[in-house]
Amino acid sequence: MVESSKTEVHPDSMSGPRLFTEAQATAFLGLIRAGAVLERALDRGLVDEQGIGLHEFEVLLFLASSSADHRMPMLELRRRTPLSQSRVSRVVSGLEARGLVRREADPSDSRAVVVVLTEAGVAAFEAARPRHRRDLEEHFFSLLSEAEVGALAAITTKLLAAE
Amino acid sequence: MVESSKTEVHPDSMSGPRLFTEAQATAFLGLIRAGAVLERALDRGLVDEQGIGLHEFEVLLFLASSSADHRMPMLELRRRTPLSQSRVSRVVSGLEARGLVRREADPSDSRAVVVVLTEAGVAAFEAARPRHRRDLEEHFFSLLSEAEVGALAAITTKLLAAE
DNA sequence: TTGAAGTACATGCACGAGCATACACTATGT
DNA sequence: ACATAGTGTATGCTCGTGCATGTACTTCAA
Repeated sequence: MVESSKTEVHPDSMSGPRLFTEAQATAFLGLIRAGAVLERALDRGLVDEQGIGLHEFEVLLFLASSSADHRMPMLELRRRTPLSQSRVSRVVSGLEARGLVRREADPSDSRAVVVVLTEAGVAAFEAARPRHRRDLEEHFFSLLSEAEVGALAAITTKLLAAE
Repeated sequence: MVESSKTEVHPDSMSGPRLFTEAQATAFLGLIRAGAVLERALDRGLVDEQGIGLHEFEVLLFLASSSADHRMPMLELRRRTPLSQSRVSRVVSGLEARGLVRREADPSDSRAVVVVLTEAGVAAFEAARPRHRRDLEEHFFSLLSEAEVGALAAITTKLLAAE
């Protein structure tokens, strides 16, 4: 979208009270679109570099960076991730099918599953990381000043805290 | 995500050069997640209020606000929207099936289609608009100051301009 | 102990979305 | 004029996702 009218959005259809200003519309539309564009760029980069999707990469990242033994309960993966329960389950299944991860039983609770990063998983993660970093730099950090990055962090934190 | 480590993200897995700072990670993760959360909130609101998805609503919005005769070529809908060509086609098909819109042939180019808002379409749009406005207020504008909205508009404009 | 409620995870189902393609038409070069 | 390339739309296919549900297990109350 990103309208180009003077001060108001879709002025022709105004029949009730004022709608949003152009800056307001640019802000919320921009948030949605810029987020989607960035996510897509990162995902595509990983997929055609390593055949690993962004969600899968994030799971590998959490496992690799959590504890020294590279393991984490499913439940915690779900909490630290924006993924739904069914999605975590399926992402883990996909990673497991490729041998990058394995499921283990939690001895203290037979319902729970802990996900463990395998050697191959570590390798895949390390192999994918430079590309992820590069894409992030290209599609995000190189486009913004430090102050802008800080402002964005503050703004999105506020928005997400309200959920 | 939104890590809670001191200054760096996933410090345990550091084997190469430094990764991003926490503020940096918060910014790009926040952008992706806040955008997705907002989009989802707006979509859900419209769906369970009027049975109209956000994409459909946006198409109605463009048609209602473009020209006085409430019509627009498909091609232009595609350009003004973040939707892919096939998605525009299918969204229009969906709206058409519900009588909110109809397709007309472009006399100057028989390949092209112009989409026209029907009476029912205007009504549906007007009926959905208050809810959209309310959700936007609740999930976005009420959470941010004017300065923040402006900053976000500037930042996302920069990011999207680079695509 | 036993039954009811709650929790962790997996999965069937339906749907939305992208990609590739098909089709119809238009523009262009010879 | 004709063949070739290009453009505007529609649609088949496949896949990712959410929702609802199923299953196994745990917790809690009586």
